[in-house]
Amino acid sequence: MKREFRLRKTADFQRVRAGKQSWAHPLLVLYVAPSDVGLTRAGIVVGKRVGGAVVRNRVRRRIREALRLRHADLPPGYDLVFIAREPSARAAWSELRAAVDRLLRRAKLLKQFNS
RNA sequence: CCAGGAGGGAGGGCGACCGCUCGGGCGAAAGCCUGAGAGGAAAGUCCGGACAGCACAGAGCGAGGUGCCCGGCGCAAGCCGGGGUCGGGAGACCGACGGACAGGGCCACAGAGACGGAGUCUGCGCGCGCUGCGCGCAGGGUGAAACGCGGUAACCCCCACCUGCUGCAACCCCAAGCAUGGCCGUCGACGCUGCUCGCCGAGGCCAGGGUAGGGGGCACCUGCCGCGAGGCGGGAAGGGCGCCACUCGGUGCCCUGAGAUAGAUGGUCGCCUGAAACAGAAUCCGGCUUACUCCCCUCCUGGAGCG
RNA sequence: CGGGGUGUAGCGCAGCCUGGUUAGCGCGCGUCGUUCGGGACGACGAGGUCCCCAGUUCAAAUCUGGGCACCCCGA
Repeated sequence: MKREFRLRKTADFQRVRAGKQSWAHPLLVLYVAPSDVGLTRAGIVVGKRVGGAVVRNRVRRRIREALRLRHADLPPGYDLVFIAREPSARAAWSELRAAVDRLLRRAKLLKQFNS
């Protein structure tokens, strides 16, 4: 996922999380807010409770990869913030990918897919 | 062969598909091609240095750190070599180290008594003004320790050596310009009013924090080949292992350099035998400590077997 | 990344600097009393790896070193 599709600034994260549009899953939480930039931008938050630096990096990279596989199917103009919960450290790749898909569908950003 | 001790090495490889950051080439652009891309501990942040800002005549005090002896490197911590004492082990080997006649403080409970002045019980001996007292010797009991000028400096302290304070979120620069301040041949209102002037508001110009934004700090120099990134060499710097000198040092070989900024170095598989553990750079370098895997090498100790 | 702090009973804290006495206080908990019953009150009582591992010392919650967890501050 290239830099222009990422959320970069603290103000962006605060705006999306203040929008109160959120969906929860045992592994992840998704916040969504419309943006005036005509792109789908995303940020990933992995707190210290999830684990050490190696674990946090792995979780973030897996979420980013799962999101990258769906990026082309998402309608532009929205900012997303994914927050990893503690069990995501022990989740397998397939579970994490399913969680991302499920949250995107529930947020009505992704239509039914037969993946 | 088994058990153990010391030191050192290694910390996955190959392939497929899809990706990320930085650099380079081509291109008007989208993009395409191409080079490089985490560790031995990157960790904990326990120390030191470089670097930066501030402070600073010199000296002293305070505060902090280190501590057997000799030698080497280093400002110092620390590391290396040799030696010593004590403790552990059958051994190889491992662990701990200044000073208690410079001074002060503390030593609960038990005990007569915890250290300067006293003094318990029993026995023996001697003396006397003899139901006892005094002196001397030995022993018992309490306690970690009992008169032995005890123990405690990981209590203050003494001795020797060292140290300014704060830290890359340091610090420097840039554009925008808010708070605020200054100036004005401008306009309006008010005060005395004839002007000057004072004052308030608007306007213009200038300066301009802090925060937020961007950049630097931030990764050495150079010859050849290549369009270039880069590759192969050379040099400097730092580190490791040697050799010669042992006062400055000289010299040979080897290793190292990625540069993100909501933060790249990956995701999913297949094979290698069944690839496993601890774990992710954030200014850089060195030391210490802690975490940990499948193995490999060298030397040594003890035991068993065979010749 | 850098700097600083805190871990003691179910909860909130004291004790640590200056080592020793029984590890204490409030709330909570249990039993009994009081009341027709409850609350309040009174009496008695239970409950502690003093975060963990080493070391110094006769003796460690306290001193020293090393870990672990949590919290705060700095552009």
